[in-house]
Amino acid sequence: MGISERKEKQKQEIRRAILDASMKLFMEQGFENVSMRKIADLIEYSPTTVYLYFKDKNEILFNLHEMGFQKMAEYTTDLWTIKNPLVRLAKMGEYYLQFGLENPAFYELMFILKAPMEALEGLNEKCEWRSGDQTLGRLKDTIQECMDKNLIEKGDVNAISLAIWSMVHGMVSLAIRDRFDKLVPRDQMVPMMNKGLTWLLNVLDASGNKT
Amino acid sequence: MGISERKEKQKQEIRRAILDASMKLFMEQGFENVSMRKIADLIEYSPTTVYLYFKDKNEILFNLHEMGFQKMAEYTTDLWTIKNPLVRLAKMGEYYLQFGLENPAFYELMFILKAPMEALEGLNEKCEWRSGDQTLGRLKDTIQECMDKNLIEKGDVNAISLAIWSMVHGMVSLAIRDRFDKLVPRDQMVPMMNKGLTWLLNVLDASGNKT
DNA sequence: AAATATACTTAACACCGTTAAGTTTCCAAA
DNA sequence: TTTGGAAACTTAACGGTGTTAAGTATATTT
Repeated sequence: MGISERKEKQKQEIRRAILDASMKLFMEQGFENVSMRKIADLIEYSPTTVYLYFKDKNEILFNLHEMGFQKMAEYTTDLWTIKNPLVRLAKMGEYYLQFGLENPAFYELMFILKAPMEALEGLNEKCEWRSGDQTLGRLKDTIQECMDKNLIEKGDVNAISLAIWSMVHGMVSLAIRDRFDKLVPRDQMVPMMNKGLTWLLNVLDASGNKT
Repeated sequence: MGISERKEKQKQEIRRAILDASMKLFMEQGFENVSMRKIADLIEYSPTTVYLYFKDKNEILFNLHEMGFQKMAEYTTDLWTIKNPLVRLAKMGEYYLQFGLENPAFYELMFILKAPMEALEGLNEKCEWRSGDQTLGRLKDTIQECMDKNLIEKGDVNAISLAIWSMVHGMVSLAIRDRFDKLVPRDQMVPMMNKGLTWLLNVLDASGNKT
């Protein structure tokens, strides 16, 4: 069955080409610039051909969204070398902010746009959001570790993780959706966000050595 | 000059009619359903007529966004009868979450969509976001009052306000953009958000009577 | 060689925001 | 009262969007 194997491989190649083209358009001018017709133009097929490889545009955006998580992982590789979970927690927040502000287009796909989540509905039967689950999981684990080592006060790990994630997400999303522009001077924005983050970690710190 | 006065009045009436129609479409199926053509259909004018009363669609969305802030104000009228600023702060958060979850379409206009902010660029020369400024201002004042009365630890009011706002905004926006659906059981979502909020206020509380 | 399955395209549907040019309506001055 | 011009409004179009039904080649199997 070498022939059907080769065919399968070719199919995957075109899938790849579609995603590459989408990514190129996406990186150049953000996701608003990703249209089925432009993708088709770039790979030199007709627009309808794209639909033979992907159900709809949402499915393509979902794949880009996944690549966003890969890119985020690049930011956090050295995180697991940090032994002190409270220090790690601080670094996690810092990296999250950094990734979001440096890759606003990816960030929107991952945490703001509805489209990728809509693709999820039809994609997996189980309908689980693996990327999100993993990311939140790592935060939970770190917070749990902080509690186990009495570095922060004990409490509902799920609720606290959600709250902390919400805070950094809130900062990034308000920033990239232009809600801070008119309220905070441009050059003070990032420092102020970091200040807010360290403030939270400070009130959290149960060790007593607050600065 | 009674005649030109009447003309001006009529002009305002059509402006009003356009906004009413937009609002109707918006309330029925969210902002995705608000299109220049549908607005025109509803007021029984041609699509281009709308452009004689509003520069573009962003300007209409900006006006709806302002109405959103009015609606939010309805949620918070009894806030200023609360004397204890820490209690008021808690209620503020609670109301914010409630408003956001009960009026997702408005919330998106106010704090997520870029369009209204783009209208702002061309609208005011000073380019200030009054609604946002006021809202954040009230939060700042309450936090300042908490600090003045030694209810919470002193710190940078601006950074702390931004952080707290970011947290509740993060919660609402993650929720209405379907990022919690796959991570938290639907019926536990709101309780968990409130739990996160009270947790924050608890670690903040400097009075020692933590529950 | 004929039938069938695969890959791909053409043409269209139903939308969208926006603009240029043309038409009608109305008011004021001659 | 007629006429000129401004104001109000419309038609038609441009260039885009996601998506689907139907048609055409190409390649594979019978």
